[in-house]
Amino acid sequence: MKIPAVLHLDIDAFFAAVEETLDPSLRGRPLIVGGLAHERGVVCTASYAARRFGVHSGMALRTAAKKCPQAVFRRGRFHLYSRISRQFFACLRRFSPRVEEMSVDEAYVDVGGSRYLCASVYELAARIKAAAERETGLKISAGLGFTRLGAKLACEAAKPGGLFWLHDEEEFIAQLTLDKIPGVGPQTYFVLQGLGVRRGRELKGKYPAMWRKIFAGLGSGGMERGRPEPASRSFSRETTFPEDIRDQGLLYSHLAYLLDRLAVHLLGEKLFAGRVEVKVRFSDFSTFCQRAALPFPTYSYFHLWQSVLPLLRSLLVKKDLPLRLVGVKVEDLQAGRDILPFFSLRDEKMTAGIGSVKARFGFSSLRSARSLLLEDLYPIEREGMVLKTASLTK
DNA sequence: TCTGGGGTCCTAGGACCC
DNA sequence: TCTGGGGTCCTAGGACCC
Repeated sequence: MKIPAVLHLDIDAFFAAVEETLDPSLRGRPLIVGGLAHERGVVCTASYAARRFGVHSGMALRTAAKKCPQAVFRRGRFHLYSRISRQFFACLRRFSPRVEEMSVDEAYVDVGGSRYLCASVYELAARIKAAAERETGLKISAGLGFTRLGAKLACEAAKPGGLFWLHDEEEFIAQLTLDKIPGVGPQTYFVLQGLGVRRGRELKGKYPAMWRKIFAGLGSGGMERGRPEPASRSFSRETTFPEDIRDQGLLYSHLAYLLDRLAVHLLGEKLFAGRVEVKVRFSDFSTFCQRAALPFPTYSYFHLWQSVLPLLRSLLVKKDLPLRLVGVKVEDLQAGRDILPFFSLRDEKMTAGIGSVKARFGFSSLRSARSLLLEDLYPIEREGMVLKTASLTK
């Protein structure tokens, strides 16, 4: 008999559930985490009580407030969630050495190798789920399958809070409408509908090659042995302004702030960036990015800033509209470099020094002059750092 | 009704080289 | 004057996920 080998677990309405455990008066009430009702932003997580009003994640906060005026709105407390998330994964790793973290609240566990811990794999899955629920204090849904896709779909079917074993994956997927398949988004679904294909069965019959392509990644086999931990490929920081801005000083200082955060993160991860990208979104929601390879891989705030400036300038002339968002991303991350250009050492040492001060006294203890809106005092192409003695002396 | 922030992966076209 | 084909690198943009 074929034995299911993949378990998918997903914490139910994670952020909202954490807020409920910390404030029991919220239990059973419609709760929306992501921002306040009047703010510019979207719903991160809606409690099941809020979902009954048609609120779902990704919905604009103001829309959610209209649909469910009695809802409680909370901004997220993400450091808290990530602490519980770490407990969740630590618990899973006690049962299997092969755990794949898919997001803060979602994981695949290879239970094939651990099945002798229990009389049956189903029993083992139930034990893992119960342990994770006990240790996090949260409700968890779980799905058992022969493949990741099967396990994921089983978990979907188990929500909220259940455990489901999908015995016949092929048949289940054949009757499913394709928008329920992970990886088939609105665009693809729209195109498929145009081709007269709505369910798995029709796709398999009419376009077997496309069917195979969709399942190439998710559907094939269980969890491979020796799959390397995926390394980070990029880091980004971006901000949507509360109101669209035209003020260039504000824009440049905010970009400096975002870049400052990225440089600290790179330093903490001991990675060099090979490429940098700037992103802007205008008030009409049109979005543009511009990226460029760096002259040499670096984590230096100063070097990154030199490369970022011309990118931002060429983006700003795309449209004569106020800006809604600015963001910056570093890519092509690498752990080391073949050749260390000697002229880069000084700025990198400075970034590292600044980083250690920030690590000890907090991110805001040292800020780039530009990010403090003091750009009048400094030449535009050159950055200075300002010591905020008030934060250092406490 | 207005649309976050953090990611991954893929494709297409142009530049450049042989 | 007309000019192939293949490979690689780079950038822009988009689909998708949580």
